[in-house]
Amino acid sequence: MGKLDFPPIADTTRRAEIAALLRRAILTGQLEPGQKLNELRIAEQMQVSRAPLREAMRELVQEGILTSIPYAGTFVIDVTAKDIDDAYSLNKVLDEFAIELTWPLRDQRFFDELDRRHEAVKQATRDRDTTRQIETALQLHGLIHEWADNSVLLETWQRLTSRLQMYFALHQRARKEPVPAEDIHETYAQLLKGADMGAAQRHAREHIDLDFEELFAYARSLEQRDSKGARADRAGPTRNRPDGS
Amino acid sequence: MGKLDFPPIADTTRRAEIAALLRRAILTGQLEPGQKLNELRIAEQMQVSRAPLREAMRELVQEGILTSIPYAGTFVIDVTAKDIDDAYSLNKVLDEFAIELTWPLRDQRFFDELDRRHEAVKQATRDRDTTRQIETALQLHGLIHEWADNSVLLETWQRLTSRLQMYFALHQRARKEPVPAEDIHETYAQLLKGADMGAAQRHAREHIDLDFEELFAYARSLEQRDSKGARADRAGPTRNRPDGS
DNA sequence: AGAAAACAGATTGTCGACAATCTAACAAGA
DNA sequence: TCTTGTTAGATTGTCGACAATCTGTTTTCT
Repeated sequence: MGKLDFPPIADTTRRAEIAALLRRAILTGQLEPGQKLNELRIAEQMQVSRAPLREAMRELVQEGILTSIPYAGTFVIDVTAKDIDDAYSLNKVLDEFAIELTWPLRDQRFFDELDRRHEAVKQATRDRDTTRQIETALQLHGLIHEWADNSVLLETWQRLTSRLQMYFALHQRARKEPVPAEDIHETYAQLLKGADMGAAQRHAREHIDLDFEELFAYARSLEQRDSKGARADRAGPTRNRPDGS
Repeated sequence: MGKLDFPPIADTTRRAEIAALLRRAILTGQLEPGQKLNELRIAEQMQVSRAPLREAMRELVQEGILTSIPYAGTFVIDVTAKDIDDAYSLNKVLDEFAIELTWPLRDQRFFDELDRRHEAVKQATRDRDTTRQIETALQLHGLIHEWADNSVLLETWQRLTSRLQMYFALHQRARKEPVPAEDIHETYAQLLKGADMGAAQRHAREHIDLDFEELFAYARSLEQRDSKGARADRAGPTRNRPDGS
């Protein structure tokens, strides 16, 4: 039988491409938290009009990585230690739920995909490509959410992931050093192949704790910096701030 | 001490008002699932241009109650039985988590607010105002999520709530009869005031099960109707369907 | 000098018009 | 008759210009 699954064709609207560009810039930390997005300037740089740009920004606002103040501007969300902590604790709950749903649905294709993603993380680690390392690690994590066959859960996790990715990128940028190179996902992958669901769930929690340990140090440093009022170097939501002059 | 909390002033952009109007129309079931939103027509009805309307629609797309197909149109999301089931099961998990977080934070203000919202449900029930009954019941449910002091959880729950409210409204519309009038929230409120957190969590599950029981019947009826292909009466995402002629 | 009012510059919000694309109906050919 | 190509109508996507609003500065008055 001539089975051949064609992939859906790409979205060919400027809006979608603009949104993707902005999203990537934010999640990789190229656009810093609190920074204001000047519509005119960005539109000129991207060679598009403001209409699709504004629509794309509206999407990112709802995605939770931008925040908009009418007649004042649209800003990259500010990252507080509490935000990171909140996202992290909810992530634990979702992971546990995802494992529970995925468990009876595991099959050979699942294991293959698990290995594939695990391999991608190891490859990025070997390449010392920290950005890609973050991306692939989150994709490995995401497998259980994709496999759980619960669209609402998946959607929720993806929203959460956006922020986590942003937090990790910021952390990595703040350190300006490569991320730990050991393979901390080996046990995780093994447990997902095993027979003890409870063990997998428990490890997911510990595993995440391990991953996030350094992130928390970064979060706490943020907390202290902010409380000292030493944020004049960042372009916060102070209205009408001249950008480059 | 002159303590006085001023409320934030209203968003005075057309975009925000349009989004609110559309959201309400969708969540109350006035706009049916699958229905296409004609930009020109709506813009004329609302007496605004398409720009703010389109931006508002982009927001609702990200909120998950609209879905957009480039160059084809924007449609109210289709409701399947699985969607309802997925949302419901995730809701249980979130509720359990919210109770856990809220538990140590309960104080007099919490109890007062709990009573206030509970009273609002009873009032709506007495008034036989089914739409408001749904709204207030969800607000009562939402208290633990607001109180949990986890912004990501709250945001997640609010997204979920949008859909639940839509599902309930559809269900209620399908029945064309008043919703059960008994006070099924009494035990819930009492347990939230008590000392046994586990009991509250367990009841939250059972309580929701009770609330959703009829909704599931509706969901299953949807499933059967769709599988029979008897959906010609609804305006599905068939492109370029003439609207009123 | 200090406070209030008016102004100027810049940016966001909105509008109306045009271009790109889709769908359905119709025509042409095998 | 069925398939393929063309066309017409309608709708969405995009653009450039104008209006509304905000912030910082200057001016005016006491």
